[in-house]
Amino acid sequence: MGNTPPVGRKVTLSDIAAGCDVSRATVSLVLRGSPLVNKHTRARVEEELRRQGYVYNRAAANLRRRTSSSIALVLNDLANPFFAEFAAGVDEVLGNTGYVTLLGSTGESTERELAVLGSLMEHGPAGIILSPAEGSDGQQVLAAVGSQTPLLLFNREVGGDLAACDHWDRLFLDNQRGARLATEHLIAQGHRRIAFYGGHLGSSSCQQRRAGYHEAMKAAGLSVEANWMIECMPNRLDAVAQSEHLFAGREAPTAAACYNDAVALGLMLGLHQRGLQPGRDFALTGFDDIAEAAVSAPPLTTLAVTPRARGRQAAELILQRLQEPSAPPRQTIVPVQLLVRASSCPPHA
Amino acid sequence: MGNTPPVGRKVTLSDIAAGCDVSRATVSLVLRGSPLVNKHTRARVEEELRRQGYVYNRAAANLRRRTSSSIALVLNDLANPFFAEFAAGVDEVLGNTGYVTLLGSTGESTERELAVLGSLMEHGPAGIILSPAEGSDGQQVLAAVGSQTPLLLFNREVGGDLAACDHWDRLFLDNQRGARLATEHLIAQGHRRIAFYGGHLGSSSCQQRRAGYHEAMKAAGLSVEANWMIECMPNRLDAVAQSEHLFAGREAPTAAACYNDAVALGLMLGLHQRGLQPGRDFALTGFDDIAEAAVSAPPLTTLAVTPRARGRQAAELILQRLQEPSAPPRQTIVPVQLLVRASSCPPHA
DNA sequence: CTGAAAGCGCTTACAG
DNA sequence: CTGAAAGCGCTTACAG
Repeated sequence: MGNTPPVGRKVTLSDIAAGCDVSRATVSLVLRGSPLVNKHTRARVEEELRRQGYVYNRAAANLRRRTSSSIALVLNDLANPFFAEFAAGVDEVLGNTGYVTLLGSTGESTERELAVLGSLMEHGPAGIILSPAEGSDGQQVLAAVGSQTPLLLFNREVGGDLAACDHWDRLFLDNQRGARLATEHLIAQGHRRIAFYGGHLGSSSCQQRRAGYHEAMKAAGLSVEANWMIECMPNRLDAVAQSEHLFAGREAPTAAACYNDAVALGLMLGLHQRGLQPGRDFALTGFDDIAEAAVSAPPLTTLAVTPRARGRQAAELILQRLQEPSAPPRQTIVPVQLLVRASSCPPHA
Repeated sequence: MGNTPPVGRKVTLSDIAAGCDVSRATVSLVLRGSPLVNKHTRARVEEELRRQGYVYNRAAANLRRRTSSSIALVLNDLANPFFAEFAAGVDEVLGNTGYVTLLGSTGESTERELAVLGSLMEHGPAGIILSPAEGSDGQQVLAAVGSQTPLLLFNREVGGDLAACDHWDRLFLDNQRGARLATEHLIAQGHRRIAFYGGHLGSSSCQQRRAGYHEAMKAAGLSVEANWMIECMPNRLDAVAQSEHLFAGREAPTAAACYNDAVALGLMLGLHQRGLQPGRDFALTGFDDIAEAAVSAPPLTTLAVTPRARGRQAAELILQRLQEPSAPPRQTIVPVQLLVRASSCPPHA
């Protein structure tokens, strides 16, 4: 009585059992809140748990019970505020549910993605939330994660043979509708020569946004010049670098629907460098509504996607899947909302 | 031969051993790359591992070996780009070293911080990287994490009795020097009435930055008015809201050293709302060099802290600590670098 | 070079 | 209501 186990070793169930003369089974029942155990015994055990500073070893319990208490969250770009907010939302819900988030960041590299998934799988996550890297292949991802662990695909589709991964749940933004809304808005402002700027054709979200753009242009009877469709990396830096191409042809556009906010902000810089003032000489829209969209000069018209709420939603979807492993796969398309700000001005006189 | 274990059950060492008629011990040796095992046997085992799609159960191995392969990363605000970049840096290094990152986000709540730490501890991380919530208490954190698990304190000091936690490693920015550099720069531009704007006195980093500011002001023989020292939440929104207080006194400042970039960007908005043009009518500096600092209008003079590199450094520090558990605690102060941009203009004529 | 046995810290039927 | 025993998937001395 009163003695603690040697320092440097963690306190285990056995230490507690020995400390208050009950069996390990009884301590385990107390820990798991079983009603089977006598009030008085429970009190003694709980006191001893406190006294020795017991820390539950969840890994051991998971091993015995063949359960898991972790969810893997694999993101193509954690440094992007959109995904950072998303991760915060995921972690918020998981934390409240007793799950721990295993984080993996792939830096938009498909090689690293496979390595990260392989490494995380060894920790036996109950489920996986994956925002795939650009060019990620469904077959390879499937090979890395196996078919036992539920996976929720977020934000973009993977490439390759989708039949093999049609059991995955999906959570996507309504990219096409978003880009259509933005383009329609530019058209309503009076623009006729409208570019679609940025993103990579390799990514499904870029294809969808371009489709929305084309839809709006077609519906308005507007034609699209080849040099109005510019690809660039979905970040600010490359957006600045490529912006000259917008003005390479005869018919320079007066507005651009941009792939995302980062690209739009980069384009603003590029416009400045050409002596054009965005929001006066040239109209543009973004996508994402990242924090800086509201405070750029001019403020950026964009599409709100509320990434934190998406994160919460993703966590809830994967938790639901754990409840009903055999329910049919669910594909959720999240509507996005157009926020009109000063950057989408009417054409300059 | 050729039969796979029933679907739905994971493949284990025993399945592999049975599949190629060796003992589990031998398979284990193959997995761990032991030179003891015969070339031919190794080849057979490796083929069988592939064939059955074996996935190593690291949790079980950790249990047996009494080791851990995870590091807990607990952040006060993951949605903040500074911490998101930091997390990406941490994960980059840990991923390359075979560790997995257990993510925890506290949303600047000390209550949640303790809950998150308690929950993560049950997963037995080898070490903890903690960027504490504002007002976090050292004793309570210590009680939550115990004294067995190495902890690296990042970004800010905890409160309370520090003697109890002087065995923790620390990685801090040189806040005082950074704020001094910014203030000296404003003075060199010709400003005399310089405010220190934003942050909470509860946070050690705010105190340090204020100290650097006072140091520069004192060295230049400049006095400081009470209404030049404004507290606000370290985000854009509250920075806008509080900005009127800067101009409440008789002696309005002509410049402000801001607590961080978010606050500086918020102040810019507040200035605009008063009809003042930042970078012409009022000079300001930030702290952090977040992505938007370079693209705000005007671009923001700030202090580069390279959060991603800090993340990598934090991961390396904690890994070193795991190598040498009994080395004396290390406190690392990271120098910061002043980036001069257009927002820190000379006083308006 | 390979195998039998014990054990990491837990949980869960099964007796009593 | 409580305890003895087996077992989750691995590793590690120890024999042979």
